[in-house]
Amino acid sequence: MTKSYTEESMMLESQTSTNWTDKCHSSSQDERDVENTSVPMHKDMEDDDEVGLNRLEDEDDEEEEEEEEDGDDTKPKRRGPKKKKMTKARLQRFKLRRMKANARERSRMHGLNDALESLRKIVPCFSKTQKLSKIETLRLAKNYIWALSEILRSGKSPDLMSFVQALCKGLSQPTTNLVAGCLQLNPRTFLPEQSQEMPSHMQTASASFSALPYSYQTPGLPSPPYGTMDSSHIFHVKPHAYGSALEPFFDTALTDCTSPSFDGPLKKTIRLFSFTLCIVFYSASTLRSHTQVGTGVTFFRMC
DNA sequence: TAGGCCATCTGGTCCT
DNA sequence: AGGACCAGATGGCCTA
Repeated sequence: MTKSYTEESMMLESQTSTNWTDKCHSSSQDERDVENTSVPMHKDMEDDDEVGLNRLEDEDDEEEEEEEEDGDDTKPKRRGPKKKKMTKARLQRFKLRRMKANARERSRMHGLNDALESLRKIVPCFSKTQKLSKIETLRLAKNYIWALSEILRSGKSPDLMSFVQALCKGLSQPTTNLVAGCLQLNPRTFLPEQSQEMPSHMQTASASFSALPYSYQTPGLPSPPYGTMDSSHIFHVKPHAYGSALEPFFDTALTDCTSPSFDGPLKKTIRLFSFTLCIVFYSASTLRSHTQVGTGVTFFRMC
């Protein structure tokens, strides 16, 4: 059970005059954190309303077990380990621990974002001006991997239109427009839901992709229609299709990626990044080496 | 102005 | 014990 910021800040603000939200969102870096005296209520403190920061200021640094001296018979005696008073020294240690944890978390998230940025550069439709959101980047990457895998599996070069259709499955309208823009296409010409009068030649061309098991569910997600896609098919590619050099890699990687945890929404995404980058790079280079992929190569050059 | 996206802080859990 | 990872909460920024 976690305490919300609001709860904590309210508790704190009743004890101190500092504003917790200021500290929280003042692009707080470590130096500033050191100076700031406002910290959220720690577990050790949260139940003892009478132990406020003001009171703590007056305590010495000596650590001592809290005595159950309140003499309030109405309160049941607390079980478990005795709480320790939040002495100045303990408060300092707690602050330091939190600061270090925050710094690590920031660093971790920056690493995650760096990896995401790398992915943005690899997937089709890289734009410095209009950055894909995280979720759209992952979706596009997933579609991209699937499309490339399908090319490798079938050995045929797909029509550019159907390739882009595959790329844009489940993406939001703005992202679809972006992809279309990157390819200098009109999104109306390839969006399935908008192409009911699709010319027959396009229907034929897209058959190689659209006939594949590419199922969607839309479990009550808000608009834009973020459909979830069964990711398992992406990795149901036999390792030998990629050459023997990568077999050991795929033996493990594919197994991992088809595990249930991989189907989680955005959880554990960082663990997928290295694999995602690897397979995209490899698929792209393999396609280039096959040379006869027609519009596919054109597509890569454009991107 | 509402909604989407994001960065950050936080406490819990698991692992080494 | 400390670090990594995770998910919830929060507020800022931006855009339609």
